[in-house]
Amino acid sequence: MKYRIGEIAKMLGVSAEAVRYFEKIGLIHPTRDEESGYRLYEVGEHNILMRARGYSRFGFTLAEAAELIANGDLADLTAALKEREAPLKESIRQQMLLLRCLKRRREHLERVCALGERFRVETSPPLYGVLYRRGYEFMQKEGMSAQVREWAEKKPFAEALLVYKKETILAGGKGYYLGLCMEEEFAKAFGVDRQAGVEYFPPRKSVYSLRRIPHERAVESDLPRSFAPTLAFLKEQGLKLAGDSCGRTLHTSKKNGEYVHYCEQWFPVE
Amino acid sequence: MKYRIGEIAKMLGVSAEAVRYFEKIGLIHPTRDEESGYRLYEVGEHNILMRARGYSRFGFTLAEAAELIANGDLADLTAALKEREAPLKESIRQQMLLLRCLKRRREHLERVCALGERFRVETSPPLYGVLYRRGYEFMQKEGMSAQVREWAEKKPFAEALLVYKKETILAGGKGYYLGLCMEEEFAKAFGVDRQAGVEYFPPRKSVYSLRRIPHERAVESDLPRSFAPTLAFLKEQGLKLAGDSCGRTLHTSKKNGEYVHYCEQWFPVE
DNA sequence: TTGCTCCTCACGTCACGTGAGGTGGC
DNA sequence: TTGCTCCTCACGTCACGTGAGGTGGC
Repeated sequence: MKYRIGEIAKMLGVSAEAVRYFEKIGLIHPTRDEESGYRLYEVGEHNILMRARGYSRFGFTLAEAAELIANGDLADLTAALKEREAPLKESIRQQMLLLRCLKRRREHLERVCALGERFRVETSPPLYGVLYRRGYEFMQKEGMSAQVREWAEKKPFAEALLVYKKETILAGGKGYYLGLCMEEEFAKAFGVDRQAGVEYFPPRKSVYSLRRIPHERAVESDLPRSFAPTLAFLKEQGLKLAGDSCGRTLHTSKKNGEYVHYCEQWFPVE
Repeated sequence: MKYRIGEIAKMLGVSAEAVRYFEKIGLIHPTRDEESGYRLYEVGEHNILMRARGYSRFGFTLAEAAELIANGDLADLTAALKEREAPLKESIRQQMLLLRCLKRRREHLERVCALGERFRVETSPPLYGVLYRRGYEFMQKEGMSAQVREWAEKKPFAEALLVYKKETILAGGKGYYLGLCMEEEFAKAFGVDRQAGVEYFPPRKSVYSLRRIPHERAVESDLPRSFAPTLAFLKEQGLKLAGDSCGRTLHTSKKNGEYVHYCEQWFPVE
């Protein structure tokens, strides 16, 4: 008994085009009906396609599956399966971390959006970070770009970090630093918490503010003005700035053709 | 300060070609050095690329990341992150099941390969299965192809099932059935254990045999011959065949241009 | 005749990688 | 001059999906 492509595709749960592709890469070699030119398949070919599908789900490419089926004995199969274990394990580890990160990020966004742009006093989260940019220029430190590259590869666990020095804030000055930071949990998971050159920002009683900073070019010139409400709030509450301020850029997007940065910032107080 | 493509690529940990691609899809719009034609980047563009990288790791395409950055506010970002949670969770669940399956399969292969083709008495594993093929033809049952399709999509958890009726074995006949089976753990995880039309093969005291069955065409004609050693072993041990035999095809590959099936079979005994 | 299935090309997807052949910068 | 960086095509990857335009089968 011979079957046409549609029947084979239906039994496999794939498209006829997919079955033609399996032929193209050499997994199967259906015969042809001389008159109609239709492809004709035997049950054995369905069998091979089932098997290849199973192997491809284990993470092999169809070419690798075809190779196992063409030339692999039980020992080859066993070895091939064993080789897939470590990458799959690692992928699961990464995805579990990613899910935690995704949830935390979303919950954090919901919390800060609900509270809006009002100031409030809270304890800042423990953060680890590296700085690589001062104002509009990359900083030139020994071996910096390798470290930044390493942290950049840890995105989205690594987030945009924004630091203002205490003196700058108080003096109404213009300097700021940009970098990458990680929450303590992830910094420890990736082992960057004890890396040389990494700064630790411990939890501190702080004034939290969420601001929309117009666009890149406006940051420096707007700095003194942007600090004014914060400084006013500190004064009103009888609080004193007690150190450098760190924060994260939660998102960046265009408004009326210009980039706007959604920045949260913790201003430590005594 | 303007930077060239190599510097930006290095800070991001990607290739220059990747940075050009980010421009092509409209994430960034570097200016050009009029004389050399070199692309020139500002730190803000590095910033955008970092952000896009983070979003793409969360599972967004670069186009989606670009859209979030071009038009998404904090609420859009929050909603987009939330939408990623369920698929990521599901992916983790699938991969954890897959890892268990991969390990079990590999360990089983190691065990049976170590013992080789000797007969032995053991308890068969509990299996759930559907039959869809008798000899060289698909069976025509009501709604069968939908069920087979469903099981085929569960590959590699679903494995090739081979069933011989007791009468066939004893009479030296030629019939056999092919289908898909799942180990109890996976059948329960996918909820197919209580599906209509699914057969249950309970654990039974059995004679286990691992055979290499030459090729598709040889199966039927070789059947009586292939059962002979098993029947001889049963007789020698004073055992009596007590029911239909089920088994799995562990692998299929070519030897000298012909397919060979590596089949394990449990012959239940009293 | 109608509706379905099948055929072959060719091009698209996603995020780039890989040459090929040529130029700028120190 | 040398070695490095950059440029623009164009084509490849992986497992197919999507038409376009045409034919076979009942």
